[in-house]
Amino acid sequence: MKDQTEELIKNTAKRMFFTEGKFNATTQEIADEAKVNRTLINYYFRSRNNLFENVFEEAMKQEHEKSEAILHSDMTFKEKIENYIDYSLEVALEYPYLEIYLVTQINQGCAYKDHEQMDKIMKVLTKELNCEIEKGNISPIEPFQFIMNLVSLVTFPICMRPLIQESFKLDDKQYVEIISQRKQIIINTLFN
Amino acid sequence: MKDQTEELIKNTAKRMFFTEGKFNATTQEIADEAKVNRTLINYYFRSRNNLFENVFEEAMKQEHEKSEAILHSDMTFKEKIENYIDYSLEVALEYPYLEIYLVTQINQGCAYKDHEQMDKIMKVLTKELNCEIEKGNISPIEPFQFIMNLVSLVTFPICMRPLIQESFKLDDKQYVEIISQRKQIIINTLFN
DNA sequence: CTTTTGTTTAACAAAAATGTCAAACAAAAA
DNA sequence: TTTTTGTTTGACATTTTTGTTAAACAAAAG
Repeated sequence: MKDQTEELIKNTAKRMFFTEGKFNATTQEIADEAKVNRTLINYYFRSRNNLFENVFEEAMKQEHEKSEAILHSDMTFKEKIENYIDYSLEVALEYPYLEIYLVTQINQGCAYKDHEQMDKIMKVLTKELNCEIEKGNISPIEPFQFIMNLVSLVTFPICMRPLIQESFKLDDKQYVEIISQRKQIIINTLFN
Repeated sequence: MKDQTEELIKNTAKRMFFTEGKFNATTQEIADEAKVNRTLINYYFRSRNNLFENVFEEAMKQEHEKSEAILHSDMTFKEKIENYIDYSLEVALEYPYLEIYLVTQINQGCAYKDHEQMDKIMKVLTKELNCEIEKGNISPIEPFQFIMNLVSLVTFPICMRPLIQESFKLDDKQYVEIISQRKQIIINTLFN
C-alpha cells in the first residue's frame, strides 16, 4: 500500500496545483480529493511544506525535460522545434499551470537544485540556429531571444487560459480550437 | 487620514501581489509592510477577502487599459503595436506578476465584471491588420492569433522572470539587458 | 472648552489549519 | 496461531490567521 498511497497523494496534489491551479490547497482539501485520511500526508511527507517542496522538485524536472526535445540528434532543426512544440502542448494540456506554479513557489522562497544541461542545449541550438539563419530560413536573431519567442508563443496562451477566455468571451470549444491551431501559427511566426 | 491609510493598504497589497508575487500574504504581513495596525485592514475593507477582491478589480481594469493603446486613431498600425509594447513593458516593469495574479485569483473562484470594449478593439485591429497583410507587411494570420502572438511575446518573458533567470543562470543585469531588447525583437518577429 | 466624529489601537474571541500520538488494523513473517 | 511490521485512523494539542469590540486618541465642529 505504501507506494500506492504516497503516489496517490502526490498525484492528487499535482493535479490540484498544475491542472486546476489551486495553489493554496490545504492538506484537508488535498486529502479529500485523494480520498485519504489527512494525517497520511504527515505520515508520508512529514509536513505540508515537505509535500509542496517534493512536488516542486518534480515540476522542475518535468519542465527541464521539455527542453530536451531539442537534443534529438536525428532531426532537422525545424523538426526539433516542431517536436518541442508538440511535446510542450501535450504536457500543457495536462498541466497548464505548471510554470505559473513554479513561479509562485520561487517567489515564496522555494529553493531549487541545479539541473545543468541548459548549457548543452544552448550550444546545440545556437549552432543550428545560426546555420538556419545563414540559409535564410530564419531572420537574424540572438539564440536566447529565439528561445524566448518560442517558449512564449507556446506556453503563454495555455497558462493564461482563464484570463484569455474571459477577456475575449470564448467558450471552451472556441478556446480549444484556437490552441489546436497554435503549432502551425508558431512555426509560421518563427520561420520565414 | 482615511483616504491616505486606505490607499496605503491597497497600494501595499498591490505591490506585494503584483510586484513581489507574494500571492498568499496574510493580513499581518500586509499590515507590517504598510506599517499600520492589522485591524485597520478590517476597518477599511471589512475582511481579507474583500481587500483581495478590491485589488483584483483594479488589476482587471489595469489589464484592460493596456489594450486601449490599440485605439489611438492618429497612429499607423505599426506605431500602435509599438505603443502597446512600450506601455505593456512599462506596466510590467512595475507589476510583473499582474497577469499571473489574475489567473490564480480566477482559479480560486474570483468573479469578474464585464468590461466590454474588447469587441471594439478586435474590430479596429482586424481591419487594420488585414490591410497590413494585403500590403505584404505581415504574413497572413487570424487577428486573434496575431494578438495571442503579440501578448505572449511581450508578457511571458516578464512574468516568468524567476524561472527564466534560474533556468539560464542569468543575473539581474543580464536579464534586464535581454528585456530591453525585446521591443525590437518582437517587432521583427511580427512584421516582415 | 466641550462635543462630536472618525480613526487607531490593544485585548480578546473564534475559526481554520497543521501536527502529534496512541490505538486500531491488516498483511506478512515466524 | 502468534508475532511482527508497517499502515491507517480518530482524538487531541498547537499554531496560525482572521475577525470583533471597546477603549484611547486626535482632529474638526459646535
